[in-house]
Order: sequence, then C-alpha cells, then structure tokens
Amino acid sequence: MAAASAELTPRKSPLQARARATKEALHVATIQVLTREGLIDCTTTRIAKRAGTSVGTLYQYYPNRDALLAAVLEEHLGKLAEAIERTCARLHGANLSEMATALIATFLEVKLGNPDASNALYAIAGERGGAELVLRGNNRMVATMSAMLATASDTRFADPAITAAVALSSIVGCVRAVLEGYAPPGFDHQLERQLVSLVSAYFENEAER
Amino acid sequence: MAAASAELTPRKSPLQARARATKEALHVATIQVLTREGLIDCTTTRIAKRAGTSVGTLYQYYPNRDALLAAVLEEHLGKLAEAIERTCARLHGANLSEMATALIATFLEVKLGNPDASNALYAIAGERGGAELVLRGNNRMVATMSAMLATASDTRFADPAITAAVALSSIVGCVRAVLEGYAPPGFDHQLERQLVSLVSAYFENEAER
Amino acid sequence: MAAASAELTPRKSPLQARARATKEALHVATIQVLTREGLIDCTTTRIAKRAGTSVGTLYQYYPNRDALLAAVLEEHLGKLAEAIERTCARLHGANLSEMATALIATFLEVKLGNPDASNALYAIAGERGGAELVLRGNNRMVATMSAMLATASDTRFADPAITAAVALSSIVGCVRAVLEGYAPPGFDHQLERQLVSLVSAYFENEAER
Amino acid sequence: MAAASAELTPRKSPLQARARATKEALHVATIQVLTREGLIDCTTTRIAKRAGTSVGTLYQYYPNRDALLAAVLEEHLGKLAEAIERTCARLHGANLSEMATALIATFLEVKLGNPDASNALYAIAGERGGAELVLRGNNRMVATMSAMLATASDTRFADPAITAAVALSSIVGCVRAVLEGYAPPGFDHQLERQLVSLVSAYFENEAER
DNA sequence: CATGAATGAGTCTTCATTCAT
DNA sequence: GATGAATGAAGACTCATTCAT
Repeated sequence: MAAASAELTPRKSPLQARARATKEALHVATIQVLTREGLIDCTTTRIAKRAGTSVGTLYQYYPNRDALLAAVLEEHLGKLAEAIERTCARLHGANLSEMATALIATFLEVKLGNPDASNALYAIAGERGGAELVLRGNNRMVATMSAMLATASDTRFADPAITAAVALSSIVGCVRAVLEGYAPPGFDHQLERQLVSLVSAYFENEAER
Repeated sequence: MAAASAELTPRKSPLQARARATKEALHVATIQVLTREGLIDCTTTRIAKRAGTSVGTLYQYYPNRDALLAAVLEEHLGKLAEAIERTCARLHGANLSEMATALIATFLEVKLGNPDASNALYAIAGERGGAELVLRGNNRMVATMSAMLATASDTRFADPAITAAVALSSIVGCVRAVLEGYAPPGFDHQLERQLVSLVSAYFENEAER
Repeated sequence: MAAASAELTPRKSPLQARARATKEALHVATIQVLTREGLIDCTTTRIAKRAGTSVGTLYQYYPNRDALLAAVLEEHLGKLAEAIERTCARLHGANLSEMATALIATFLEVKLGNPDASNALYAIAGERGGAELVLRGNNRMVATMSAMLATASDTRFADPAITAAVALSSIVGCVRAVLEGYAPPGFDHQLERQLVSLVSAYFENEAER
Repeated sequence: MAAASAELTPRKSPLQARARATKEALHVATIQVLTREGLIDCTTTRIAKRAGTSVGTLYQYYPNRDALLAAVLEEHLGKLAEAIERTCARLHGANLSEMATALIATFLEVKLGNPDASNALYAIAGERGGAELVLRGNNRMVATMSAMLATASDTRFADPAITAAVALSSIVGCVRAVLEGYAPPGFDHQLERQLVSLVSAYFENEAER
C-alpha cells in the first residue's frame, strides 16, 4: 500500500455499470474477509470468491493486492474526513461544548455505522504504506478541526492543531477499544457520553480567554 | 557425579540458563525483524538468523511462529501492566491530578522507552489471538486503575471502571498516533503535557464530590 | 441491390479486403511485440493492442496463439524460399562463383531487409511446431539450390543436396550470428564478402571436373 | 537470464556431497525438460519433479528460474570454450588443414557428445540475457581461434578475428541444422568431412602468403 | 462482426515446519 | 540438543481463451 505510487493506482475506471458493480463488490468483499479472517489470511483468492468473481477480474481492476487494500482504506478515510469537514463547517463560531458534541456524534456515526469496515481497516493501516494514507487522512481532519477551533466564540487556543490532534487521537483510541473488543462491559453504551465529557473538559482546559 | 557438592551445582542448570538466553535472543530478534521488515516479512528463518541460531532451534522453544509472536506480545504487555500496577499502588489516596500525572509518566516511560517494540507489537496485536492477549492486558490495567481511582481523596466516581477505560484508551490512542507517525509536527514534544491536561480535566469532570 | 453492375462490385468483397488488412496488421504487430518484448512476453492482448484491434478479433482469424505465430513464421519462410527460387532459376548454367555470389546477395537482401522479423522468428522456430515449418522451408531451399548446382557449367557434384545444405546452413549460421549480435565488431560490414569467399571456396573444393 | 546480475547468481555453493548431487540433478533435469517439452513448458515444477526434488529445493540453489537456465547454459558454453582452448593451444604453428580438422573434431565431439544439452540450450540462448552469455562464449572462442590462426605456419591473415568468427558461425550453423533436425538425410554422417572441406577451403582462400 | 470483461488453470516463488545428520 | 536442507502447500499474479453485449 505504498500510498500514491503508480503501482498502487487502480487499473481502470469502471466505465460500465457492470464494472462499477464488480469494483464495489470487491471493496465489500475485502472488508468482509479482512474482518472474518484477518490481514494475513485476506488473500486475493478469498476476496475474489467472496465477491463472486475470479482472481483474474480482481487483477483487471487493481494491479496488486496492496492496491486493493489501499483503495478500500482510502475510501473509508475519505468518507470519514468528509463527514468531519461537513460538521466542522456547520460549527464555525459555536462554543466548545457544541463543537465537542457534534464532532463526536459525527465521528461515531461514521465509525459505528459500519463497524466492520472501521475495524478491518485498522489491520491494513499498519502495513505497506497504509500509514501514509492514514497520515494524510489524519492531517486533513486535524486541519479541519483546528480551523474550527480557531473560530470558537469567546475563546483562543495557544496551539489549535495540537489540541485538535489530541482530541482526535483520544476519540480514535476509545472507539478502537470498543470496536476491537478491548473495552470493559458497559463501555460501548456510554461511549458517546464519555467522549463528550473527555473532549469538552479538555477543550475547556486548553482554552485561553 | 554423585559426589558433586551442592555448592558446585549452578543455581540454574546450564541448560536452563542457555535456554533462557536463547529465548531472550529470539524475543529481541523478533522485535527487530518486525520493526525493520514488517509483519509479513517477519519469517522464522529471518528471526532465527538475527538471533544467531537456526530455525530448528527456534522450534525447540516455540511450537510455531504464532506462539513466538504471542510470547513477545505477552511479555511486553506484562511489563506495561506491572509498571502501571506499581505506580497505582503508590498512588492510593492521592488526588486526581497526581494520579493522572504519575499514570501518564509511567505509561510513556514504558512505551517510549523502547518505541520499536511498542510499535512492532501493534502489528501482532491484530492477528492470531493477539486481540485476546491485548484484551487481558487491558482488563488488568483497567482494574488496577479503577481500584486506584476509588481511593482518590475527597472524591467518588460513579463508574470508576469506565472512567479508567476511557482514560487508558485515550492515552493509548495518542501514544499510538505518535509512535506510528500519524501525529502532526510538535505533537511528540508536547505529548506528556497534553495527556496530563486531557486526563486530569476528564477526571475532574467525572468526579463527584 | 440486384441491379449492382459488375463494375461497381469490388474485385474482393469489402469483408475480404478488411480481413486481409487485419491479418496483415496482426502479422506486423506480432513481429514488433516479439522483437520488443521477447517470446515469453508476446501475449495475444499485446499483439492485438499493437495491431489496433482486440483479442476477440484476433481469435476470429486464428484459432489460437500458436497458429498466429506459425502463420507469421510461415509467411517469412515462404518469402525467403521464393526469393531463393527466383534467383536459382536465373542462375541455371552459371558458374560456381556466380552462383555463390547471387545466392548470398539474395539471402542477405531478404534477411537483412527486415532484420527485426528475421530475428524475432528465431524465437518462434524453436517452439510448438516451428521446427516442422523450418524443416520444410529448408528442404525447399536445399532442393532448389541443389537443382541449380547440378546445372553448373563445366562441373559435377558428388552429392549436390549435401553441398547445398552445408552452404545454406553456413550462411544461416553467419547471418544469425550477426542478427543476434553474437558477431565480433566489423563482422557485419564484411559479411557479404566473407560469405562469398566461404561458399565459393567450398563449392570449388567440392566440385568434380 | 540477465547475464551476470546478482539476481542470476546461484544462491549457495554445494558444500556438501548431497547438495552437489542435487545441483547436478537439477542441471540434468533442466536439459531433459527443455529437450522434451520446450522452453515455454520448462517450468520449475517440472524441472524439480524430473530432478527428483521439490520446487523449494530448487529455489534453495537458484534465486529464480532464469538463474537456473543461465547456469546450465553457462556450464555448457564453458565446457565448449575450454575444449576449444585446449585444442587451439595444441595447434599453434600447425598448418591450416590441421587446424581446421582438429578444431572441427573438437567441436563435434563436445556438441554431438551430448546432443540433448546442445539442442536444449539453443532455446535458452534467445531469451532473457541468454544472448549475453552466448556472446561472451563466442568472443572467447573467436579470440582463441584467431590467436591460433595468427601462428599458422607460412601464412598470414588480414583479419584473423573475422576469419575465426566466420568459421565458427558456419560450423555452428551446420551443427545446429543437424541437431535440430533441419538437415537433409545423409547430412549427419558426412557432417565432419563436409565441415573440414568448408573450413579448410575458406582458410586457404583467406590466407595471404 | 468487433469488443473487452471475465475466467481460472497454471506460473513462479515463499516460508512454516520437519527430520536426518 | 543444534543445525539447515528439504518439503510442498499456498499465495500473488498472468494470460490464452470465451462469450455476452
């Protein structure tokens, strides 16, 4: 998954309806296999079979296995970043509590909306250039969030980028604990409330007036 | 032979001592290979060579590759949990700010002390029973932390286990962001200060007096 | 339609003309791909693309890949044999030196005229029935040449077929050395002169008077 | 077979007797498969099976299929060049007829001694760097031969290298015709006599006194 | 008829694991 | 016990061929 190198660029764009359906099926299948079997057992053959196609077809759309994984990861990160951007745009000028609440709601909506995908992608992120993509996604979200923080009514942050990054990483850490099942019983039901408490307390603590 | 005095008998038989050294070498080698080559290229042959032994020997100590990886992960998690336990024991009865500060210092000391190992193990955690081990480690730390929180002077928590879990997951999330390189520039230098701000603000917010 | 006069009907139906053009394009493309990529990378898709058509169309004209390769080889061998036949017919009754000179000139003209094709076809010759075709081409040329030798003025050969075969094989060996790049520097410029020397000396040596 | 690149260098030298036997078996098997099945069907699996080992073992000795093919080709070319060198050393100062006779005898002895190998290797020569190896072998033989020609008693050659190259290429052409079965009936029995006639006539023709 | 997406058998290659030395 | 050569199942990837559009 070496980021944007030519080697990892999809091979052809799905001009026809069938082709588009095939690509979509491959994405879905990849996430399913990743979830059920893990990264190491997520083989091209298994993905193709689950997608109802053949390996050959898979390779008509992606030059290699890593490119497919990267595409799936990128799609997911894109959706997440877009959702965050929409929310942040709406919150310019709001107060810190509103910001924390809305941000977390958005994040959880996307992440918990398709938990399989979210979960599966953690595995990809660590391998072969996945880090590069996650980095870009993170940077994009941090930039968006810190721009929003800078508009908070009646408040200033010494270093909005750092504050945004800490908030994002904390949220990610907690969501991941829930999704990967490391969380103690009851955690998931309280997740949203706890995150709001965590992040808004932190925002208040960091804010200069 | 029968005449060998007790004093001349090594405390640990030479065989056991050698075995311990070999296992240690294998652990170190595993982490090095994992770091330098990644999970997929972390082969038994490479590990054995880096450890200065042969594959055959590796299989004398571990029934298979996954067992070795699990052992390495378990050792690391054990060290972390022990360090947390020692710190928490020391903090019984302290105030929330002291708790947050000491906890984070301990965590960072272990994690950033050997960042390679920490980083490498994220890769293992997602595969082949790694989740199970992480879960156990987490539970152990959450239990320790929530026991400590329950002793905080002048304070009560509605659900100390949840509070501990949120704090731990947030810390993990931020540390991981730094270790895996997803953090924006400057994040790492401020990491400790930010975490203290994050966690103590959260503790205060959740505390009932 | 029934009224279409004979004059307006193309000599060859448009379908046939198009088919001929397509086949020709495929032949040319085959040689180009063979030259640029080598036998192993000479795939049907690549040939079709270079020819400006699709694989499907290729299979409309040839039942399989080997048939196409064989056709290309056969065409080339046919041209060579025809050129040799024309030359030999013209040389009936000439003397040995004239025969050697004209033969070699013809051979070189065809082979060096399109060195790519000549070169590319060596690769095919060794595989999948290519040997059979080369054998037939050789036999045809040997027969032609030995018939010519039998008419040489003032001379007789004990075994004209063998003499012709030796001459032909020697010429082929030298030309191939040049085309495949095994020849030492300067070889190619002297090729014609050297071959004439070689073959005419041999003819003289074998001739009985 | 890209010549001498690191990619094509054998992996380990046969220190032990068994290893040496395995490598030899692989060479023999390669030639057999090449002869019976052709270059395209000369797969690693087939070679290993014919050698009585497994693919894995093959790859313990050669980094890839081409490296094995190159090694086999190189071994053969080496044997041929050495034989030629020994003969040429013995012939310094001889006359042209003796040179031609001894050279051809040596060449045929090696080539017809193991016709399978000779034949098989033509196929390799055309692919993936095989040309490079053949070129080197050729150059070595041409150098040897032209040094010898320069010592011929009572004679001088204008360009001994070219003369040697032409002689060699002619011999190769004829031998190949016989080995690949393109020769007319009776050719093989007369091969040695014809070649002596061809080459000695040519040498005489080119010699200046 | 032309097209090119889909197929899947078959390549090369790797690597966890075994076992004779 | 230690070694490392041998094994072969399994993975990534290719490509001749087919067939629905």
